[in-house]
This record gives sequence, structure tokens and C-alpha cells, in this order.
Amino acid sequence: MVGYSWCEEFLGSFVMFCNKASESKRATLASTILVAVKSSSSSRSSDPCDRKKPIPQISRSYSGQFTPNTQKFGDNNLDGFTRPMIQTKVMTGAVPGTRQFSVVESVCRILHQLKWSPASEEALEKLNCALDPYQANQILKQLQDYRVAVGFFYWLKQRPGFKHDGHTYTTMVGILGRAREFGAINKLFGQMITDGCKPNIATYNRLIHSYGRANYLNEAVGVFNQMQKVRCVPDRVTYRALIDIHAKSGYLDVAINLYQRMQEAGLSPDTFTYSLIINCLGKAGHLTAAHKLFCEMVSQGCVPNLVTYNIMIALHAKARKYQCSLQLYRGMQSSGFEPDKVTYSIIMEVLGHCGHLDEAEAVFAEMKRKNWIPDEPVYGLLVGKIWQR
DNA sequence: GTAGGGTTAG
Repeated sequence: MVGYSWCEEFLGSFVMFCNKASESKRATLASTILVAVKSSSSSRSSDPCDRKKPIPQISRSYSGQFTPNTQKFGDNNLDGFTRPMIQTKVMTGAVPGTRQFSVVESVCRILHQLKWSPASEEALEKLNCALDPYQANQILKQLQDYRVAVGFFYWLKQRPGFKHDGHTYTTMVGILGRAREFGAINKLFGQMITDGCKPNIATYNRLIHSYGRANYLNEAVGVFNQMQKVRCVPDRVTYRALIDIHAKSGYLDVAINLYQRMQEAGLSPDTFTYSLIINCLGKAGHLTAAHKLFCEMVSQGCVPNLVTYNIMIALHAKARKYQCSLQLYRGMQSSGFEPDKVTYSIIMEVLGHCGHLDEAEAVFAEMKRKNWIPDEPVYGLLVGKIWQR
């Protein structure tokens, strides 16, 4: 039985939450509550945990269709190219009473203030200093805006006496990958080779990660195959990226197969990879195997982290092994891990299913005491629980 | 001397 005081407190927090929320958030929240109310009033067994998601179809062929971005570097709206000259004071050297800026700092300040523009190009020319690829890479790494990075990279490329190396090319591949500029990546990759810089494992991993994050699974696998053709041996990062993107796309069998290949290659999994595969096995319905792998991980001296525990708790909760979830929850705490919002959310649901609403109340209070702000789904869940009383 | 990655819930 849920105490009245808890309901009152919860509703108080709920009203406060609603007052703080924006109109759109309130609308979303209203629909969340409606769903919770509808589901609890229509059937008592229709809690979120009971709702079965369709099993991912794991044998289908890849559907990623890659259309290269044909945008050219010269006309991709590089900031300021079409604007009048910006008259901004740029600090590029010694100022009385202050320390001398390094070349890297000076260039970064120019690019930060002027982005890529005729003004920044002029300021860079005025600096009149020779940059080496190491410094160029230090600068590139600090550029958040890919358009600035592209402008600076190609400005460097045409500078007499300057030559990009594998590091600067790889950094640039990463920057373009984050921006999902695949047409530009292809162009750059070709230039890297004609420039005599051999792509290495870091370059290939960046490509795989970029394609994977954009859901271009075929292209990511293509890079994986290509790198092996040129005898670049995949490492942990390669396998981890491929396992992750396949698991996320529902190709659980491919992910598990990659894990086996990784082991065959003599690469031992780390906490991150174990977590990915444990989740994969559990989602594919192999909970015993997932649990076994969790035990193996511990026995191998690989320490589970909070996410590993959250995965294990959630997998057992989904399989309705609520006591196992609670046992893992306690084990996690005795191992010194503080639950986070994800843990609390799962555990409240588990306790709700077990009928321990007083304990769910205590967890809710603890969650708030530890400054975790309950979000819409958590409120939706609790509204559903109250409605069921 | 530099370069690569990120997992979990509803």
C-alpha cells in the first residue's frame, strides 16, 4: 500500500515539474501520462516491462544506402567567404605586460574569433610563421567547426614548404566524420594516398566509426574489409566499433560473430566490449550466456562498471527475473557503485512488479535526495503505479 | 612528441 504522504509529495514534485516544463514538454508529459493511465486501466499486466518489443530481425541484408555527398570544398559555405572583410582586432603576438602567445595559441585565437574567412586568412598570412605538421595537428584538434578545419587544412596544404602528414590527415578524417561529410572524406582519403601518406589503423577506425554512427553499415564493413586487404590489422577499437554499430542496428548475430572473430584474433575484451556483448546476448534471448559472460568478465579481472551493472539488472528485469535484478542491484552497491538515474528507473519498475511499492517509494525518495531529477517516463511510470492501487 | 572509441531503461 502506498502511503498518502508519498502520493502527496510525488504529486507536489510532479506539479513543480510541470510548472518548470516548457509547453512542448508538458504536452509530451501529458501524452506519457495518458499512455500510462490507459495501459494501467485497460490491463493490470500491461506495465512497461510486459510490453514486448518485436525481436530484431537479425538475418536481413544490410539496408544502408550510401549516397556520396558531392559537395565541393570550395562552395560549401565556408563561413565568411562571401561576406565583407571583418574588422576585428586579433591578438597574434606579444602584448605589453602579457606573455607571448605560442604560434599554436595565436592561430587558434584567430580561427576562433574569425572562423574561416578572408580576414582569418589575412591574419594567418600576417603571422608569417612556419607551422610544422605537429603544430598543425594541435590546431586542427581544437577546431570544433568542420568548415573552419577544412579551410585551415587546405590553406596549409597550399602553403609553400608545408606538407600534411598521416596525423593531420587522420585528424581531418575524424573532423569530417563527425560532421558526416562523406563526400569530403572520400576526396580527402584519395588525397592522403596521392600525397604519400599511408592510412593506418587510426585512420581506418575513424572511418568505420564515422560510417557506423551515420548508420552506413555497409560502408563501415567495406572499410573493415578494405583495411584487411591492405594488411592493416584490426584492433580492439575496430572490433568494438563494429560490434557496437551492428548491435545498435539489431544485427545481434553479426555482433556476436564479430566478438568471436575478435577473440580469434587474440584480442581480449575490455569492460566496454564485455558490456556490449553481454547486452547483445541478453537481447538475443541468451540470458544464461550473458550471465556467464558477466561472471567470466569478473574472473578475468575485468571490473564491471555502472553501465555493465545497469545492463545486467535491466536484462534480468526484462526476463522477469526480478529477484536476480534486485540481487545484482545490491551486489552493485556493495561493490561501491552509486546507482544512477538509469539504475533507479529500472529498480523502481522491478519493485513495482514485485508489489513492493513502499520500497519503490523509498527508492524514489533516495533518487531525489541524490539530486537525480525524475524525468517524464519516470513520472509516467509512477502515475501508472498510483492508478493501479 | 601527436592520430582512433563508447556501452545501459522506459
